Amino acid sequence: MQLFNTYAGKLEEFKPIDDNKVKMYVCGPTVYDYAHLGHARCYITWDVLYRYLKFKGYDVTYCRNVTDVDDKILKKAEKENKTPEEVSQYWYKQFTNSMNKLNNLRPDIEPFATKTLGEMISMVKDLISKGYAYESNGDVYFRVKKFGKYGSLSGQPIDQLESGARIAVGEQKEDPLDFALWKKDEKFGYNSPWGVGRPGWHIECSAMSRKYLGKTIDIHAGGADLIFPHHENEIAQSECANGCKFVNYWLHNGFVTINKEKMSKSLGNFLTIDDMLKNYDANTLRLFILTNHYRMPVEFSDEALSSAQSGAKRLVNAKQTQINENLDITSTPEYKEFCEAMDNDLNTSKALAVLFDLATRANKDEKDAYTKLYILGSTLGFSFEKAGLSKEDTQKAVQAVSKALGQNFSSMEEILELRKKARSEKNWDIADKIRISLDEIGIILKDTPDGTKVELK
RNA sequence: GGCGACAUGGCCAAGUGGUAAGGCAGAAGCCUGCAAAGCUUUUAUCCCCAGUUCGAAUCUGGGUGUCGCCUCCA
Repeated sequence: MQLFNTYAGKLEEFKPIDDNKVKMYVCGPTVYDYAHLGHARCYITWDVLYRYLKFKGYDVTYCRNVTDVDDKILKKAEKENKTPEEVSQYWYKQFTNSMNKLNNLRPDIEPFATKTLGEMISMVKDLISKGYAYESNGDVYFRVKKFGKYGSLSGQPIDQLESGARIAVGEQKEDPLDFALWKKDEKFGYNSPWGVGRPGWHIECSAMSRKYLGKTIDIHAGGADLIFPHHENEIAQSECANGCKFVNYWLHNGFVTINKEKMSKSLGNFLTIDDMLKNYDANTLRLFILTNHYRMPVEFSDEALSSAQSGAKRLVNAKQTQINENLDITSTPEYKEFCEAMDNDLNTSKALAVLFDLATRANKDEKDAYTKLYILGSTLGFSFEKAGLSKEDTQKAVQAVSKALGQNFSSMEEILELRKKARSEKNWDIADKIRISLDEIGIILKDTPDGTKVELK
């Protein structure tokens, strides 16, 4: 499999360190607010990588951290008169809900920064003793110039960085490029050899990655905005502390844009995942994201989303047949085609073409087409579960029809029975009234050769 | 100023030297009491200019345009 390694700046053949084991780390969220469509894109992308690696038979350990100590969390806590723990716990829960709704698999490990403080402190101590870091009035900074490879990931010449760097007032750094490993914070801090304080953002990932996956890992992924400085700094810290290579493959996803501008919290132009899911389902969002290559920018628009919605329906509503448990997917031509696409730096767009073709063939009753679609589609994280009507929907539907026909029905079955009778007697008036009244409340009625079905629109 | 990415039909999008996947939308037909779904058919020469080549959307150079990173950010 070929993956685009940001560090090398080119496609490389993926080879795990250890046989068929893959250790992958994804930079997780800072939990203080709603996750937005940009986060959705990131975590869906890496969810697909995770699923695909497992599908190919790798034994994957997927670690995604939770940053629960951060300026923004503290600010929010102060503003809302809550403890930082309350804030981060609340938003972590929201985040998890959103991920579940998106049908993202849960990572194998989800470490919290505040639970990994010991590892961070020992790493910082280690960096100080090796001369890569220094304490300054309760803060600890990393000596960027001591790490010769600094700037290799982002391709930034170090002198250029310096000329662009800003020196904050009152900072106690030896060099403007140096970044914080530990920050003095007497109000919300934790005990450390340098007094009460809290960890810098970058050290969190270095420490968590090492604690849960080891000193050298296969894959480290995240949004492209993390390349500099976050990932650059992680490399500096980890390689100096561990004395060995940190990550073999650096993978980065592109942004979601809106009105041609990056969607982000600081610009305030974001749409939350939860809001999106009110109008579009998870399969739609996933298709929207996967039709684009993961490194390209994706422009959000309602037109694109509703186009994805039609497409998602086509995939997921393909004619269902019994899943053939005995089918060996790996020996099919579709598997080959699908993997060829995915092996080429996750060409999901091309992989989707295989799925659409299978959907058409399933609709034409081709043997095993649905089974193949189901297996390959699930590998991309699509859900083929038929939702069906909820209790409330059914109740609403029964009421609506009762009102329209002026008689009391007790169940949906009763209504469908009546309609069947009406149709057989060519009583189109009653048949149509039932469908129209359902249509008005967002329920669609389909007459198929196998009988009449009701679904949400 | 430094570093990088992108420009393909009405919209989205794949494509890494041999004569343009797929999705959506549109049109026509089939099916259908109507509807929905489904099935069939159908719509491009790839931002501009120059070059390399038997041959380029694909390589090189030069334009033009758009975006991102260089500060918290997926």
